[in-house]
Amino acid sequence: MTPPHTKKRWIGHADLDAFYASVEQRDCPEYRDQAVVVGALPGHRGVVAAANYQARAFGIRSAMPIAEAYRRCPDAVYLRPEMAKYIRVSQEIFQTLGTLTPVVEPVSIDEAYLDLTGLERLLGPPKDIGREIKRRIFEGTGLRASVGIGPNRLIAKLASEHGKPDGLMVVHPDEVLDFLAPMPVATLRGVGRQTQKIFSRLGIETVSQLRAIPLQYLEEQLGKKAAASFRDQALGIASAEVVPGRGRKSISKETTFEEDVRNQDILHDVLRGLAAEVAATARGENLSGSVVTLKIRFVGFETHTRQRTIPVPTHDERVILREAWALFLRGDLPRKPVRLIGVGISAWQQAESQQVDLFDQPRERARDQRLLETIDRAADRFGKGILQLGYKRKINENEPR
DNA sequence: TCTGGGGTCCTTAATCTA
DNA sequence: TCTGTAGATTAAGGACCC
Repeated sequence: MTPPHTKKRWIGHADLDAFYASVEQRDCPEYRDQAVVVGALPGHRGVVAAANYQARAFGIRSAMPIAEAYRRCPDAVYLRPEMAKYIRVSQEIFQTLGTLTPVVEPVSIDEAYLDLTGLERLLGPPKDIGREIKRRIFEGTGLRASVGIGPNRLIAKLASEHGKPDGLMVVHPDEVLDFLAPMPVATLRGVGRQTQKIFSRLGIETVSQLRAIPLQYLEEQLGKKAAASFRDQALGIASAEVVPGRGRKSISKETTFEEDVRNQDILHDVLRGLAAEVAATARGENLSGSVVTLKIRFVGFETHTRQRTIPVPTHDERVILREAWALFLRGDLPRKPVRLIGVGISAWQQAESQQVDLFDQPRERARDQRLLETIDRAADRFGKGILQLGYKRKINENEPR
């Protein structure tokens, strides 16, 4: 798989260091020299969302149960996240990045890809561009970011991780293979606990060892898609496309109870609140979804989802609640105390303007025209029945996903 | 250890449809 | 009209990411 373009690109990846914890530290100078843990409060259900580097010195990591974090460092400052504040700061950062290049793709609240191709004429070599990114973020928000720059997204991302915290690393195209070779396979995208287990079983620890494994063998162990992805990554092959403003695909809200709940009135009330929040977000973004998903986690962490496609897309909390509750009552879920309940919507109604755009493009229109002509010709030869089938398939291919 | 919340993408199986 | 079939769609679960 070679990228479709041959033009040399410079892709940047900017990543804020211990984002939530850094924002809190910035806003409360008295935390300056302390371990800061943002997440659940000790004594409650929950995990660490972010820990600053002082806290990490005690072995505290993201996603660690808060009880474990407390055991490791009872003296740390424990704070609940203030999402609204972090979103504000995040928007400031993306705005700042937008002053460097219009091609900024936010990937989460605290990181973004940037297409830096062509900026060399204005700002100098990639290293200087990286310094400029860091400087602007710091001057704008008082926060430190790690920046990685490379010929594609994968290398940029790994380079920014490599330098953390407050790092800056540029990997030139001819350095890519050597940069990747000694890395643990776990640093590749998509390698979590399960995949790591498989790699361990196969005796693969580093990227260079992964490169030596025949593709067919990898496919047998991991499936075709994953094998191809890891093979490509091991060779430093990845997309260099930076797509500003990728739309979201779903909106959901969920909550974990402090104690497991059996009472259906309580579950229904909580679900109503969650449905209202989902609906409000959807209305705020002018989205209507035609799939409603209910998520339930029972005692013992047993998790189920149930979904239903509704005929008319909605952002109405009454409809979302009604559908979610119907899924709950459907009778195919265990009757056990509930630990978590959540609801979401997805599968947006096709926006009219988008559909027009698609068929307005000359190539699409020409293809559509050819399709119709083919159908007409075939209609003469075979009659109508087969044709509807063929037409439908073709149209499906043309539809955006 | 005892596991949040909000997402994306992938795989697999069941079901629908022509 | 019946039957088998391929491909599309839907549903559920799991892995992963931040």
